[in-house]
Amino acid sequence: MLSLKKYLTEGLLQFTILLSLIGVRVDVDTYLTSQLPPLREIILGPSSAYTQTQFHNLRNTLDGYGIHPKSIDLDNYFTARRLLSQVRALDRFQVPTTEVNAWLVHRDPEGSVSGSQPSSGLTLESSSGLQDVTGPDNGVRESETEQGFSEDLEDLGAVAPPVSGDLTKEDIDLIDILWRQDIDLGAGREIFDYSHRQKEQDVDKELRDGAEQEDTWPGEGAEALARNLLVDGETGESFPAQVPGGEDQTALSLEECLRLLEATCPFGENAEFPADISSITEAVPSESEPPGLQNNLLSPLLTGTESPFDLEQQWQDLMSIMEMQAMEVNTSTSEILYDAPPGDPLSTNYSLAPNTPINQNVSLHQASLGGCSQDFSLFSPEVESLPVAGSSTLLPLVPSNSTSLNSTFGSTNLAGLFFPPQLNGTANDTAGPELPDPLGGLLDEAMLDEISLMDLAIEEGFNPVQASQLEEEFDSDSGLSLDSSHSPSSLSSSEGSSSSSSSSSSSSSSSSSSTSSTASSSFSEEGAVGYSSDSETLDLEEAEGAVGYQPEYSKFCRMSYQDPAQLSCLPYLEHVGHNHTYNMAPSALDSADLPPPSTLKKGSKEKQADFLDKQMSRDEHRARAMKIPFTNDKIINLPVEEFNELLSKYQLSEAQLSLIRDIRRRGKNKMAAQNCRKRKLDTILNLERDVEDLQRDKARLLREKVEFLRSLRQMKQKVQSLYQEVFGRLRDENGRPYSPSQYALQYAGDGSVLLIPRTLADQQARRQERKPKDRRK
DNA sequence: CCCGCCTGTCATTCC
DNA sequence: CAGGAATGACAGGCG
Repeated sequence: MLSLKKYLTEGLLQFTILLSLIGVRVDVDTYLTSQLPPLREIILGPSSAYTQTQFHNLRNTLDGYGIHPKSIDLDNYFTARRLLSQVRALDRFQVPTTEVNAWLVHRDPEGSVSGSQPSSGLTLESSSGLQDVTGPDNGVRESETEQGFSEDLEDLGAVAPPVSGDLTKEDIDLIDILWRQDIDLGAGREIFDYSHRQKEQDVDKELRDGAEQEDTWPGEGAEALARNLLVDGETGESFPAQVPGGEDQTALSLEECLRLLEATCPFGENAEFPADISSITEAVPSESEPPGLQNNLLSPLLTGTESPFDLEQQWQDLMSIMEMQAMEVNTSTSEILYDAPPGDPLSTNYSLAPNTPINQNVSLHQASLGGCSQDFSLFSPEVESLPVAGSSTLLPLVPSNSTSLNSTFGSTNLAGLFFPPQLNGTANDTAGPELPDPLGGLLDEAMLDEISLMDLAIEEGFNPVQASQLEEEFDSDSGLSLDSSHSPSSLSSSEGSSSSSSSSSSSSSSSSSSTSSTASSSFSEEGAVGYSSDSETLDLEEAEGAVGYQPEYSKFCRMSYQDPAQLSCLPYLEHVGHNHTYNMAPSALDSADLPPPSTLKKGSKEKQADFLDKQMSRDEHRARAMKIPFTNDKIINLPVEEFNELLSKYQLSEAQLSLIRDIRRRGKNKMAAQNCRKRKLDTILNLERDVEDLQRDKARLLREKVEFLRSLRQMKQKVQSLYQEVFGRLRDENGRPYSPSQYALQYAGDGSVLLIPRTLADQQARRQERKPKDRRK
């Protein structure tokens, strides 16, 4: 049975996907969570308020858990299955499960690290890069795992608001009103007139019930809605594709810088270049020597960022969240980590002018130098008087592993990003602080902020060299901290939002499960029998599945699922020898006490009587034997007052009264037991779903993280290459290149690039070190 | 015949 | 306190 249920669940999801594919936005979540019965009615068919559909049937269909083996609506089910399998095939072959990772991080309006920053070309680039669409799925979201995709997207703001015009709230309300009117008019008071109406009502209900069963199958799947809306086939692994715009801008600015430098560069003397890149690498300052080029290079990035502590904390939170994911996504992770084209697109995009070959000897490692203040004046006397930056002089400026943004960003990871792991390691180990100056302001501050932020992540273990290590960490320490993902930083905020979305989704399901536990209160408030479809706390599945015994129905409709008379109208139920009354028509049994309507088959009265006898419950028989003058349905479902009133109307013996009370007690208890079991099942299923959701979230977060880190690495490579290009093209008055160990480029706020001695840049970095902190806090 | 599942019922607790 | 909901436990029927 469970497998069948699962099938239907998937089918519903797929159906929803199909709807979204054809442009029908079915924002079921919105409406269902807002507990609007009418919509449920529309989507799922008449509710139990109308026809006392046995909730077991509902559970099988509306719940989306699957189809009940006893369900009579197999036709629909299999048809749906076939169609849905086709849809699924479409999904697999034509719409490879793709996912848009929209990093709102960078657009966070709340002044988070990068979101508030004005977007420069590079910034745009970075954000677009982060938005790249993961290619073919790694199977992480197979089958039901697609769930939550739309949520993710919506959380990321990538999905249009659920205002799409299929059914507006007003529409729903209107429908609701009409629906209620219908109830009032059609199923109203006359129902009380049992003696005259009950049979007809029963038949009517039966018909409606049947109709309902046909209509109700598409219950679940709200979460899967609009899942494909954001799949952007064009962006694909679009990092390169989206990069160009920013690249162009950057390139332009670089050329401008070059021109400016060539025209004005006052520093010509002492220009020395390492013979080859290896030598340069050796000269790269180690991580323990923060003042190194990386720091300087990236310092501008850091000026606008939040305190490193915050960032690190945020990243650690994120990491902790994702670590658990590693197990699941290990393979994909490693793929992403290592397959990522190490800045290929970037390098191409950053190609220099044809006539200006890149000086291979100039590496960013060498370019490290003191922090670059944007307002630093190239021509300040200080600069000219400054001695060539020495490693020793620079070292004290930025302590390794210091919390300063400069150090965190530059020292640790620049090299790691810009160079292959191996090279990186050597560079860090051997590089001296005297190495070159930073790009300073070549990058937009906002972007740099982002980079610095991301750098932390890399530091956390996403250096390619450490990737495997990281994965191990994932395995060992899992996440636990979905909550921690709600950190203030832009990055974390995006994570937080997504996780919150997922948590919201899961929380919705959780709430549904909690609903079960809390159902008693709501139910008691209604004075009814659990799982009313109107229960506000019920979610879609729950509401549908739980509909069981709605008070109104019980009180007004008098439809007892025990009425055997209905069985004659339900030939398909005759084979159900087991007294599984959930599938029986409403008010099945008690009608035996009433004169059968003339419209019913009179020819086979005897047969029918036998049949009914068989179908009658023990209490029915007892009541009959005791000549109880009213139906068990009445006995059970009448409100206490009416029930007492009814009893008072008849002269009943003690035995009769006792039996009646027993019948009432048992009847109520039976319904309670059914509700209880249903609730139990729902709880289990909801928990199951929650687990799946959480697993999905975990996998998604890990994927996002990997993507993010890849983007970061690419951007850092870009920065590196740009710096190299610019610096390598610089020549002093003698036509000799400048020594990266003695000079560094600095990006001024006005967009100009300055070539300054390392020592000076160092001092600048020192000054800048504090500024940002103060500013940001 | 056994087993598992479903259902009804009882006893009990809680609201 | 009564009425009733909730729930665990048990029994019987059925496939």
